[in-house]
Amino acid sequence: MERQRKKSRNTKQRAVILDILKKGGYHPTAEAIYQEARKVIPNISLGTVYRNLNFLREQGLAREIRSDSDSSSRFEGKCPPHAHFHCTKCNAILDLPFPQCLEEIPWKGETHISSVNSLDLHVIGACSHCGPAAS
Amino acid sequence: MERQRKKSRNTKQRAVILDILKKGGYHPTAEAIYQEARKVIPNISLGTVYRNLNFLREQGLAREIRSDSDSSSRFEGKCPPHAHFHCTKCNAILDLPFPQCLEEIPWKGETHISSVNSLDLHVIGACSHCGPAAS
DNA sequence: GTAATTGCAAAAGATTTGCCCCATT
DNA sequence: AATGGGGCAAATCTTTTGCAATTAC
Repeated sequence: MERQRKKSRNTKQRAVILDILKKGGYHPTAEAIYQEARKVIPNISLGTVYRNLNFLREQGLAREIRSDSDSSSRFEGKCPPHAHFHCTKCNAILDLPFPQCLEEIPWKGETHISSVNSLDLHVIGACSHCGPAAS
Repeated sequence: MERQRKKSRNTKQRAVILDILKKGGYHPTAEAIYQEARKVIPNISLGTVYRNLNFLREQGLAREIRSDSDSSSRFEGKCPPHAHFHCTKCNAILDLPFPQCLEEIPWKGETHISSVNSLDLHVIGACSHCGPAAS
């Protein structure tokens, strides 16, 4: 409710990055966003991409996703809650519906928890494209 | 089922690191493990800590935990499935029971998933020590 | 004795930051 | 004009790696 608390400007760079993030089902790394943005603003810098991603994250307009298998963060635009599937073979990340059963789980039973902001569910496995089993 | 597939030696370093990981409810970073290990083996090197953590992870004796909010990985010893609570204020990580409802969720409905290896559930919020709300 | 493992230090990869200039407001 | 934001490059942080020496087996 206090989004946009600090003065900000509508720069072309920020708009382009936000645009890229809005493409659904897409989970680009900062580097990928940089490459994509360069198609529109050829001399945009990687530092600007990172600064904007951080800014947008703080404003609640972007989300950072870290998987156990990937060394760099991935990002996605603001969107309704969902889980993420990670393919351990091709490293793809797919959106999954968020299981309703989690919506109501009473963490209240946990005396060490004061409040819950969000849930983060990652499903690790192999995607249908990479096929099953065999390490 | 093919754990311990390669020859390995029982070095003091490895034993100490494994010992540290065995302390339950503790989710140290590599650096923290390094500091802790130094109390026992003062000249152990950080590289060795990382090498052993990777080795133990491959053997299934350690697990790496990456949260969307923390820049460095945390580690824990082998233990039954559970979720993790992250306090956004003090950065603490606590173990939570794993919701049973997730055990049976049919991801089969998802045509893009071939097989599921594991689930990773992170609950983000404030711990009782840090108290509720107010950013 | 042999090869896995270590310590050390350099390297690599990802992200952040300082500085000065430019552009939005 | 004021100042937030950008470009560039250097700096920082985390993790990995090459190598010679060491040690478990």
